Amino acid sequence: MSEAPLSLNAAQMAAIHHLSGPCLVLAGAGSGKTRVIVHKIARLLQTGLEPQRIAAITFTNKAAQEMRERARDLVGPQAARELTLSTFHSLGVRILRRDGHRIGLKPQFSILDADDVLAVLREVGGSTDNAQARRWQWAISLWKNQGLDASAAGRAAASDDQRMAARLMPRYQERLAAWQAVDFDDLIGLPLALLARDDEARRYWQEAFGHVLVDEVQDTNAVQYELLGRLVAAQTPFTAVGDDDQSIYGWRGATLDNLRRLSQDHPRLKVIALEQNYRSTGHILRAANAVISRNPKLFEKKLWSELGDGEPVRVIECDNEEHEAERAVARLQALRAQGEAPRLADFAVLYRANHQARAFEHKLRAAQIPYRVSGGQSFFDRAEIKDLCAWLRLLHNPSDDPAFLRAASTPRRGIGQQTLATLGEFAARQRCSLFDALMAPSLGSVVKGRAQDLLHAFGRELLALQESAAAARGESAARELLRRWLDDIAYRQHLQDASDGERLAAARWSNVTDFVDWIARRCGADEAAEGARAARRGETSVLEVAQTISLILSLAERGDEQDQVTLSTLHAAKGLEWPHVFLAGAIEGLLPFHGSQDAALSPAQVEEERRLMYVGITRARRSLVVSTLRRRRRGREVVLAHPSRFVAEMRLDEVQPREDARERLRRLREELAARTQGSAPAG
DNA sequence: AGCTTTCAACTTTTT
DNA sequence: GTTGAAAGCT
Repeated sequence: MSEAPLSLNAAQMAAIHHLSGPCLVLAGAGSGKTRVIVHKIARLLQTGLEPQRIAAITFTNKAAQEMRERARDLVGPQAARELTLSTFHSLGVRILRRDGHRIGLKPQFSILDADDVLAVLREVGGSTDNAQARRWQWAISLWKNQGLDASAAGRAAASDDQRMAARLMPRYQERLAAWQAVDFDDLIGLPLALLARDDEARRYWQEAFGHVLVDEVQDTNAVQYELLGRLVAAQTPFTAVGDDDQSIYGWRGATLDNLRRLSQDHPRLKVIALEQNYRSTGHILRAANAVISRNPKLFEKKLWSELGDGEPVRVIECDNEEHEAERAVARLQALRAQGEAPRLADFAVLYRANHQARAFEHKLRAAQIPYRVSGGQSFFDRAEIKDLCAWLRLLHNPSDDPAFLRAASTPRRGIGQQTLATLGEFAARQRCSLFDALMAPSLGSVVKGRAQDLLHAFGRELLALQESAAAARGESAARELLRRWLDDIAYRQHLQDASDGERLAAARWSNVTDFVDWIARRCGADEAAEGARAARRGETSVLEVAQTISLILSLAERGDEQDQVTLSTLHAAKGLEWPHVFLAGAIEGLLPFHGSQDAALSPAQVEEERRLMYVGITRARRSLVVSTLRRRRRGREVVLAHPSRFVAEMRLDEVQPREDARERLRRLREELAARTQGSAPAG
């Protein structure tokens, strides 16, 4: 946000200085939202509130990290470090690690990732069909996000898949409980249940925070809203920041009802709209406003800017994805030649679905232009990283069966499907975890000979590693331990054998070393790791860092120094901006997205897709190209494509009106107000 | 019994 | 271009 003003405008000031009661800040795209949050934090510190009693909650780790960096610039490293700045999910972890025992959860519980959950459902549901298991997973997750239990889910189920999912839900939950494991949704749901049920825990957490700020409220789901309600004591002031026009996570259970409920539940709620945009030129903003004006409004809000009209938005028509990628590369090269985009990082390609990245990756690689794909497969989703994560998870919770299965079979150590299946049956009969089964004296009755020896060797290896991981404290000790462990399990060799091609193996190994370094750094002093705060801010053991492993999903520090083009989904682009944006694949079926189902899109779906378009347009600062396709591939066949309805909705054909009188008046008023606050606007 | 190779199907968005 | 499940090989 380099073009943000040095001073704050009147609305921003009002938001920052309203400290006494509940506050809702409707922050339009590019209106200086993060700036307001950070300044408000600074203001709260000025009033004498201790940093750890200020909680700022975001949705992504990246946003939390960015917030902390911005805070550091304003309030200094000491205070910035002590702020309670976390995602909903990591706050949930913190609550459960401290108080989970009150609802029967051991402090060393594991967090299952999406793949683990899928595997559980496949097994519990007796299905090998991945797509079907994914539908079950999807349904269960959505129900949990809505706060429904198994019986309520049974009533809500509308299809055969959903009815099956509801039937599986209790068994799924049992399985998780037996492993002392939770899924992502439980990280919100269980803390809520805890705070609702347990007076003492509720008192503790309500007293913990003197002011709660929530970023992107429009993305909260019903359960998160309830959790906030429990967290904020009746007299605790809070600041909710969001934009109803940028609500794009309905599919994940987010609901705009929360914004509506906010004013009902808090009659004293002060609503402040930030409408001045400091990011985009007039042409871009008018296109954005024209599109979003088709949606029914929750709050009246219209963005305006002082940055001038700029370059008109361009729509281009391409033959297919390959052609589109070529045009994007050509566009980038033209901008660079004209000096419009001095850095590669000034340019981004945005698209609806991850697979669209492929064509762009190809053409960029052919042109030898460095790029990074965000919002695609995360670093932690890579097979090699998941292998290592499985081991780490196992260290702090040996009952974590999904981790056990993965660690026992990678690298190959002679323990195969048959042995594991036998062990699994035995464990099921004994009602214990795989690890406990392995240690059981009576195991010899079912697993004999070589297989038994190998299992025991694995168990011993694990216990030995566990012991040294608890002892390895501090960065260098951690690094040494992890390196030695990788040697012991011959992981590098495993990568060489498992990957085809020397280069691929090398790339994977470099991911592994990055990962080791990253863990080690987290063990060092002063790194303010989420799991190991407050109690001891000094050095952390590998075992302690391992506890939060499933939760930490982005490795933002990595490769950011390099100047590269960004390829990103529209979802992952929210909150970011670039001077030049290429919005790809603006065709019906893709944006708005329409799956293979025959059913027509519901108005609510179209509205959410429209908001996605709005988010895409408003990422651009100076230039925007929207591209459509004449043909697209679907499966094996090539089908005709039609321009997205949202292209017409931008009204690019209309004579663009100059800034109207009402808006000019408002702007002058704002400026005047800003001046009277004692600081003149820059420029 | 375990591991490796081949053949097939499928691709929205994420903590 | 990727992943997963069935068939052959050691």
